Amino acid sequence: MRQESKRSGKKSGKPPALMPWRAWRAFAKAAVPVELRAKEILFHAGDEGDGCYLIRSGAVKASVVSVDGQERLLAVLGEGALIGELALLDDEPRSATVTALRPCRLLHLTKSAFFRLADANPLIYRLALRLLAQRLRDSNESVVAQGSVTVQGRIARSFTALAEGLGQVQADGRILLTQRVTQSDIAGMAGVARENASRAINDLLRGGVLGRVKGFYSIEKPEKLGDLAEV
Amino acid sequence: MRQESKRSGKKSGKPPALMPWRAWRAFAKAAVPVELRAKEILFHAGDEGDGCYLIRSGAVKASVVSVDGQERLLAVLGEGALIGELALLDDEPRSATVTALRPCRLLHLTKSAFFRLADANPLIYRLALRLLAQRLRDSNESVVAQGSVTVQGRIARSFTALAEGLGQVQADGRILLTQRVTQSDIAGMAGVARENASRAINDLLRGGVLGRVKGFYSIEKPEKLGDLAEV
DNA sequence: GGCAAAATGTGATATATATCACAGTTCGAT
DNA sequence: ATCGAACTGTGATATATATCACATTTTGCC
Repeated sequence: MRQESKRSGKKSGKPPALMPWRAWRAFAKAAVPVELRAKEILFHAGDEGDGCYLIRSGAVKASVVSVDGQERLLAVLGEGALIGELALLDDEPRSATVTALRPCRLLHLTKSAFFRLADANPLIYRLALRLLAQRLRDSNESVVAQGSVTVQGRIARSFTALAEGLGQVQADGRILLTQRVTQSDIAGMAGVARENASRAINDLLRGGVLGRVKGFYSIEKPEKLGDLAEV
Repeated sequence: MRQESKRSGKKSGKPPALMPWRAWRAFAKAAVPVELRAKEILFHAGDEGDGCYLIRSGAVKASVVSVDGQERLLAVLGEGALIGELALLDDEPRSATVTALRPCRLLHLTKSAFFRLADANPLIYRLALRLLAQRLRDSNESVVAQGSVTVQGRIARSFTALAEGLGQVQADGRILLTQRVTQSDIAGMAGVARENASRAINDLLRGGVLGRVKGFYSIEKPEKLGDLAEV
């Protein structure tokens, strides 16, 4: 339940990054459209789930709540992202709750449809393996970051994750987040108290690393942000 | 670079859990044996890597060091575990350093051998996807745990991870770790200071959740330990 | 356009954990 | 079997972050 590719950013076309055109066409054909209103829940953690979803438009968040009631955001995902793909591959229940942040159009691919597709075209297996491998790498890095990086760094890391899910690269190289995100969301991603997220974000704004345009965050200095997030 | 299956524990046979006999035989045939002396390094993080390794005997640790020089242990793995499988699937460099904790016998499967195998028998693809999916679930859980659980809980979680890599279930239900592990290692897994790991471990020993036999840790109350590690 | 509800900023504490400083213990190599 | 090195236990402090308690601003909605 994470970003679907490093350094994507482009938001226009139909096929998600990493997916070649032919595979995409097969996918689109086998999948069925689903619509979501803002704040609607696609599925809950613990539900049994069949298949995965591809976001055609809109944005969602994936979250879990811990025993003490804290909401922890795993990711915020936009167009082109794939969600719920773990349930494709094993029979465990959904590991996170997915909620629409604004109206969404999705494509739903059932498990059986996926395997029909993949068996017919083993390239699909390779793509899927690659995708999972990438996510696993990101996830491992997150684990390390979590333990060895300060609040400021974890906030920075959250912004880079947001950028991968929602970012739109501007002509001048800045990255604009195409969805409103609250401090609580960011705090939930970084695993810090909302108040401290507020302080850290303001430091970044003051330092010119982040900016705001019309209530949306923008990343003014992506490399600087990356350095801060470095493990 | 993590445990290869929930609730395994059995250590005798040859095929790693989840891998059916036929697949295993093909694997063994295509792979080449490698030996490692204690403390020898199999590969470093950042190396370019070809293929994966299966542990036939011995134990290894997978670790990364963060920018500030802290060593972070991702896992300690024993017989039957698969390591380095991420490099099978993409062309990124090794994400962790793997070091032998004692003399090891491994099997090495190159990338090309893997794909030859898998293309001939798509079942292998499904197995690999399942394995990765499981690791991704574990990893996601780790991320959440890291942020929302106290030192004691993270230590407990480290012991359950150790048990999956090294545990041997006794007749009476206790789990014995088949490898000496230092407090520094455990602290490195939990991402806490060694001194505090010491205190937490002693609390667990005093509480009877853990025990020691001849310098090896044993898990006396696996369910209790699980509760403490719960997110 | 106005108003309740949500989100934000910021100081003053409280607390968990890291860090420092050692002394005691165990281990492994000669 | 001995001795040095690595590992361990435990207090005393330092520090980062959470928590509490608000005033202030923004947002979304009837």
